[in-house]
Amino acid sequence: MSKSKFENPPAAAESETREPESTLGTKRGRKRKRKGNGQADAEVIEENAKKGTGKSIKFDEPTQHVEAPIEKPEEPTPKLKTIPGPKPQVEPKSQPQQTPHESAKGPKKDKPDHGQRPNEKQRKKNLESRGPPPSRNSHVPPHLVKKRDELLQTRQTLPIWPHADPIRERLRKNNILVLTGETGSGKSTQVPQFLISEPWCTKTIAITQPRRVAAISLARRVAEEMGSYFGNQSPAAKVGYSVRFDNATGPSTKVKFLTEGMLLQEVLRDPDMNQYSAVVVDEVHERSVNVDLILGFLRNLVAEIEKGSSRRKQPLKVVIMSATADVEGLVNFFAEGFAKNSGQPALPEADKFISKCFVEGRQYPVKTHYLPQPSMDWVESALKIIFQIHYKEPLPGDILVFLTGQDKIEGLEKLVNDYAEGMDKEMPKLLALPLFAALPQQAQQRIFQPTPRHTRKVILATNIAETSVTVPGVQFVIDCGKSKIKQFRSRLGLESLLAKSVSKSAAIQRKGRAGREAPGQCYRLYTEADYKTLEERTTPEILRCDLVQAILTMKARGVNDVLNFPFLDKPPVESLKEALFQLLRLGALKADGTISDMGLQMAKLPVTPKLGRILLEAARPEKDCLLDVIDIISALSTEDSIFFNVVTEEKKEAAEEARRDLYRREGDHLTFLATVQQYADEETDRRAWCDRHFVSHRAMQNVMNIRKQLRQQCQSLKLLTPADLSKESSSSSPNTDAILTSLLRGFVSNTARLAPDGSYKTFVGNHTVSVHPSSVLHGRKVKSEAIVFSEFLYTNKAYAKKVSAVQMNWVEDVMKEAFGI
DNA sequence: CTTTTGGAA
Repeated sequence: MSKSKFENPPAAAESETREPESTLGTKRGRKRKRKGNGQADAEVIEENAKKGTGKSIKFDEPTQHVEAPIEKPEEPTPKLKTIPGPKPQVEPKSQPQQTPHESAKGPKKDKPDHGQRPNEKQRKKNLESRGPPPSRNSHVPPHLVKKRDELLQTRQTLPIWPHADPIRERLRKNNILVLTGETGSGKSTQVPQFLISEPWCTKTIAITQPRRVAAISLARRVAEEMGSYFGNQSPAAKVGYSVRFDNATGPSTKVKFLTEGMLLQEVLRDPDMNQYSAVVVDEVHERSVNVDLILGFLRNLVAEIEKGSSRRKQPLKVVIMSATADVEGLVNFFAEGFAKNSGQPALPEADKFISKCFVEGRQYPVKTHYLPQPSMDWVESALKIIFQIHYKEPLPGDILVFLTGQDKIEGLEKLVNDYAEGMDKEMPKLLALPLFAALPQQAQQRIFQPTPRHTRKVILATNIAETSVTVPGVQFVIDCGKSKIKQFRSRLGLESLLAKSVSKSAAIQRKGRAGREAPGQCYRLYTEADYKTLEERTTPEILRCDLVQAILTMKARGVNDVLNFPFLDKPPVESLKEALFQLLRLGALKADGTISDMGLQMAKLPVTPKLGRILLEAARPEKDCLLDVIDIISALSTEDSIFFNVVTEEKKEAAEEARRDLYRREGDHLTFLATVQQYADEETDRRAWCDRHFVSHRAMQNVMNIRKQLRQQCQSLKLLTPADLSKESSSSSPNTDAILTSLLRGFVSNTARLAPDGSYKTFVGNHTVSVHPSSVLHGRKVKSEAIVFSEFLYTNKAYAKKVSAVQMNWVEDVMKEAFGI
C-alpha cells in the first residue's frame, strides 16, 4: 500500500466529481454516511426491543413493596440485547460479498472506483504479515472460534483491512489519529481490533457512538469477530457496551462501545479517563452536542498529559473517525491544543503530533436528476416522479421519498394510493409505506417485511431514514430538499421547528441511500441551480440548541472558563452568557460562576437542568413531593408521546371518554401523574390498560425505565431513602400545590399570564403564547390567571406545550427567588 | 387545532 496515499487524503484525486464539503470544524459539519445494511437489521432488532414491541420483554413490576437498598443495582432493565430477533446475525457494515469489483467509491462520486483498493496480492501479503488471530484462549468454546475464523475472511475484504499496520504505526508515533472512513469502510468494527494488542494498550479501548442501537450491535459484531464472549455473558468477555439502562461490561472488557452521553457521564467521575488506553470517537461528522463536548475535553486532556500537568502519566491515544473527507478542521483543532501548550501562537508542524488516514468506502454509483424548473408543490412533483419511475423502471427497485413531516407523508400516501387504484391491472402494484418516528413500532417494521410479489414499495419518510433507519431494497431516492429543523432562540427562550432547505451534505447523504445494494438514481425536487445555493453543511447542533445543559456538563467537569472552552464551532458569546444566566437563576451556579452543590447534583441527574432543578425543589422538606414529581419528570423526559394522537373526530371523542379518569383540570402535568400512577398500579395487564386508555404502551415502558433510574439516582444523592419508597401509597391524593410550585421553580421563564383579550403573555418578554392543541387545557372556556409550561415552541405560532394552570402569586414568588427582585 | 431526529448512573 502506498504511504503517500495514507498520509494524504486523495483530495486532489477527486476534483470535479467531488461535491464540495470541506469545512468540518471550521464552518459546519454534518452527517453524510450511514451504516451498512446488516447493521441496520441489528438496529431494527434493537430498536424493536427498545421500544418494547416484543412480547418477550418482561418489565419489572411496580414497586409496592420495599425495594432492596441499592448498593450495586443489578441490571435494572430488561436485557434488550439478548432478545432474539428475526435476523439475529449482525452483518458487517458493508457487504463485500455483494460488491466484487464494480462498486463505486463514496456516495459523492458517480464514477466507478479505479484501483483505490489494494489488489488481491497485496491483500494476501497483508494477511501473511499479520497471520491469523492468536488463539491463546483455549477456554473459549469451539463455536465462537469457528465463527471468528469464518468472519475473518469477510473482514479481510473490508477496505480498511490493508490499513491496519499503517494505523498501528501512526498511533505508536503520535497520540492522535484523524481517520476518514467512508460508508462501508469497516472502520467502526476494525479499528478497535487493530489496536487491541498494541504495546501501549494495557487498558480498555472506548468507542463512542451517537445511538444506543449502534453501540450494542457493533459490540456484538466485534465480539463475534474476535471469537469472544459478549457483554456480560461471561466474565471472560473481552467486548462489551455501555448505554443508558444497560451496562454490559465485565472485568475482562478490552473493547467497550458506549454512547457519547455515557462517556460524558464517566468523565464526571474520572476526568483523566484512567480506565482507557484509547478513546475512539466515531461518527464525528454527525456533530452531536455530545461529540463536540467530548472532543473539547479530549483536546484539553491530551494537551495536559503532553505538558505533564495532568495526574495521568500514561499517554491517551485518541482516534477521531468521521465519514467526511475533511480532516484539516479536526487536525487544526487538536493542533491548536498543542500550540497553546508550547506557547506558540501558530501551530507547529501539526503532522508531528497528529496522524491522518483516509479509507475509501463502498457505494454503488447513483445518478442524479434535477427538476428543470422549480416546483411550487413538491408533494405533487414527488407523486409524478413516483409513477414515472414505476412505469419506466423494471422491478425490483423500491423508492424512498424524503419529506418534511407526518402531514406531508400522510397526504402523499393517500395520493399514491388513489392514483395506484387507477393503474392498469397488469401493472406491478405500488405499496406506500409511511415512516416517521412517531409511527407505532409495528407500522415502522413494515418497511423490513419482504416486498410482496409483483409489487414496488414506496417508502415515505422523514429524515429518520437519513441516519437512524436504513431502508433495504432502495434503488430510487426522491428528495424534496427540505427538512424540519429545530432552532433555539436564546434571546427569546423559544424553540422553533420549521421546514428549511437541507445542506449539500444532507442532500448527498439522502442520495447515497439509493446506492447501497446496487446502482441507483436520485431525483431532487429542485433545480441544479438551487442545489448550488445550498449550505455546504448542516449547522452543527451546538449552534442551534439551548446551551444550558452543555454548560452545566462542562462546569461539572471542571471547565470553569466556558467562554474559552475549545469548541469545534463556538456558539455566539451572547448565547453562552444567556445560558450562564439561566444556570445562575436555577441556582446551579454561584455568583462567581463556579458550580454550586445544587448544580453538581443537577449534573448527576439524567434530565435537563430545568427538570433536575424541579426534582431538587420537590425534595425540599417544605415541598416533600419528590416521588410524585419523579413520575411527572419521567413522563416529560420520554421522547414518545404518552397519549396517542388521534385523528378522526369519532376517535377523538372515544379517546376523550377513555381518558376521562386520567385527565386533570389542573393541566397536563397532573394528568401525566395520574397516568403514570394508574399504569404503575395496574398489575395484571398493562398492555390492555394502555389500549383501553388510548395510551402508548411503548411510551409508558420508557417512562417506567426512566422513573426507576431517577428513583435510584435520587437515593444515591440522598434525596430519597428506602423508607420513602416503602411508605409510598399512591392512594393518598397528591399535594398538587407543592407539585406545581416545584415545577415552577424549574420553569420560571416558561410562564405566562392571562391578558384581558384572553390570550396568554409570557412573564419574561411579554410574548403571546397559545396553549398547544395537544394540551388538556386547550380550548378551555374558563382560563386560569397564569400558566406554566414545559416547552415553548414556534411552529405556526408560538405554542406552550405540556401546560398547567397556576396561581399568579406562585409565579410572583418564584420570580422573586430566581431573579432576585 | 398539532408533532424533525438523536441522547443521559
